[in-house]
Amino acid sequence: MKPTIKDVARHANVSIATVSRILNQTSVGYSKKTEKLVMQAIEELGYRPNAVARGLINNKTQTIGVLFPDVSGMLTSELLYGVEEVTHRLGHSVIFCNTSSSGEKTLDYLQLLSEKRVEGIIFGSSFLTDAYYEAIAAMNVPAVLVSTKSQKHQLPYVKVDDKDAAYAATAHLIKKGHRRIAMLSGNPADIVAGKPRIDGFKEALLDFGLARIDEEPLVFAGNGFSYEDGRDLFTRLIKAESDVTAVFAASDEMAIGAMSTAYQMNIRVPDELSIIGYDNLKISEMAIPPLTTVEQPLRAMGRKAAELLFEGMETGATGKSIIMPHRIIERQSVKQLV
Amino acid sequence: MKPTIKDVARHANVSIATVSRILNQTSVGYSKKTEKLVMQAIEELGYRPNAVARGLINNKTQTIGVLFPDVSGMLTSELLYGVEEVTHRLGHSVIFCNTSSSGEKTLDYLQLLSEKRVEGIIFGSSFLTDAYYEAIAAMNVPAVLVSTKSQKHQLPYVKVDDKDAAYAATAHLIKKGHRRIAMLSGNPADIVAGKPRIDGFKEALLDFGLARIDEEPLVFAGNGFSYEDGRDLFTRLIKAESDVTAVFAASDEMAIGAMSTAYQMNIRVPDELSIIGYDNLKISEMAIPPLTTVEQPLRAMGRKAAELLFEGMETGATGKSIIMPHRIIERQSVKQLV
DNA sequence: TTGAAAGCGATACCAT
DNA sequence: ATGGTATCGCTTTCAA
Repeated sequence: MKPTIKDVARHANVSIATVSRILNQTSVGYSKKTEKLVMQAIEELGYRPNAVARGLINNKTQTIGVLFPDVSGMLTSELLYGVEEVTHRLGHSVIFCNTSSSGEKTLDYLQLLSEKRVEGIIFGSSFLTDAYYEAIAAMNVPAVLVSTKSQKHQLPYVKVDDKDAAYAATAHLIKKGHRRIAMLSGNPADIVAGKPRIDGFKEALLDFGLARIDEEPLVFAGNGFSYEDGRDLFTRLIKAESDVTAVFAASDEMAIGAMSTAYQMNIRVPDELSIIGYDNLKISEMAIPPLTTVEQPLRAMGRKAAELLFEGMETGATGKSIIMPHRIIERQSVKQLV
Repeated sequence: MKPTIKDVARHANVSIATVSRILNQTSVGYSKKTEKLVMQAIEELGYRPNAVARGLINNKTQTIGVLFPDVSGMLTSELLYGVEEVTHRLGHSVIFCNTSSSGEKTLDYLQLLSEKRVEGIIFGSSFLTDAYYEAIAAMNVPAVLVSTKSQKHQLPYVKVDDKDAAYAATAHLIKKGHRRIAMLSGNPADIVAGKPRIDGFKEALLDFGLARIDEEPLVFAGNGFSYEDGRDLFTRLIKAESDVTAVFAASDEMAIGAMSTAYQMNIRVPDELSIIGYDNLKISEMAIPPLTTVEQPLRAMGRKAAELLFEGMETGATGKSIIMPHRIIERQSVKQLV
């Protein structure tokens, strides 16, 4: 078995109280001499304090729970990276929960995290259902949303303003001289990342006087934001419209899907068709041609979410939300029209 | 404060011992009637057992530690996905540790995991230094390596055979009619993923009678396996050799880097030059053209590693290692030469 | 079937 | 400066 504080005390001929004081660096309460003695005993025994026991008495586990729908997604993993960074810096650890977008698994995890007495929750990238919210609220620890938000439930979030970002992407296309622009979007029923981006797209068209009175804006909507969705939607777009000169894809993966399909159709990007993405994932710079896109500062968002959470853990107050800045990353998939 | 077992006991007019029995479903020791009573109290109070207290008395935390150098890497995140999958299925949780390839942070984490009394360790994708090994050994819990191995230290691992896989990739190129083949490799000093792949490449050349007596095989070695490395190495390759018809890149990212650079140099893939990658990351199917590559079953590897670990945690025996199968995924970046 | 009590490994208060 | 001890929330003998 692992040595306990008792073993150390015995070994150093002092009481466990003294060992504890030294362990916790409570400055006063022991002499330099006994300190050395105890440290030596610790060394010899290879003693490591038991965080579980500590957690019990202090009622603090120095652990937070982090839930994401899919780690293997490049967006999620960047967020996680940021979260872990500050969590570790602040001396806490993260229990990682991959929910696989399953309601059951999410609830299951929330329960688990409650029992493990995590001190905070970061919930990322998916819709916060009532059941999730109830479960989180019941835990009575701070929580923050990242890359998502909830209209209904009052939880602080950190994300980019999707509508603004989509507006910026569309405006970029317009400023480059494009007039006939289509959008490849996620699900319009998706209140978090679907509709707002569509709204931003439409609003830009309107503001720049590109919305025709006689027709709906060209948005091709799918269910998700995947590469496959991009392919499908792009195929539909090409079948339906022939005079489009630029497309705004609601995610980088969709944009890559569109580019891939365009390539197979012998449509040259950006010469014949311009494409702008959304996210600025690593793949966007790896694309051929490198993808112009609107950046979400994912790692920074992860970091900020963690910082917000720790703030809440200290003050007890439920913090404010944070809108992170988006930014157009100009690469080579958008052509300047004369 | 959260209700404790005491509160439940009081609320139900029974002893905490009885509550505990019911909580743990120790079948016998209580009547149907009191069970209902207790369950009702639990419900009313919203009681959740405290896993910390449980962990203390049972000396079991139901959590494992998982260390990876970089979650945001697509390879790592797939492994993590697999690990989490079975860990959760088996009722445990994972404390996720992103080491950022820093020795200090790794050691720091190992210490932390030791204090948090995790029941097992999964160490992924990086070189196991002596210091890491010592730290792990000192924890006295099972550990398994994934996507890496150690010659020096005796820890079970799960990975594909890099040499065999590299051999297969090279052989594929040869079977497609290529004779003049170059390799873009990682660091030859990297005993885990660098040298073995180079060896596999060379051996295939030899076996198929393609190694010229008067010259070294064409391997262009860098330091890592990144997109940038791929670009740099490919540039060097093109400057040095003009008659190569195919290249084997030691990672998909490198392959994409090479393809990107080739595109800019106006070298057409696969018409003028064939490229095969290694890993089968998601990006490989998104590439233009879709990348032929040798697959590592990453999620399955993650799963297997976790299974192995849990086996070790139950039996106490340090398990065997597992070589996972690799497989050529044929897509469109390799041309059949006549 | 049920309860009292010891103990898991720490912390912190109260004495000395 | 140091030690004794109650306590954290739970599990598990041992008695009743």
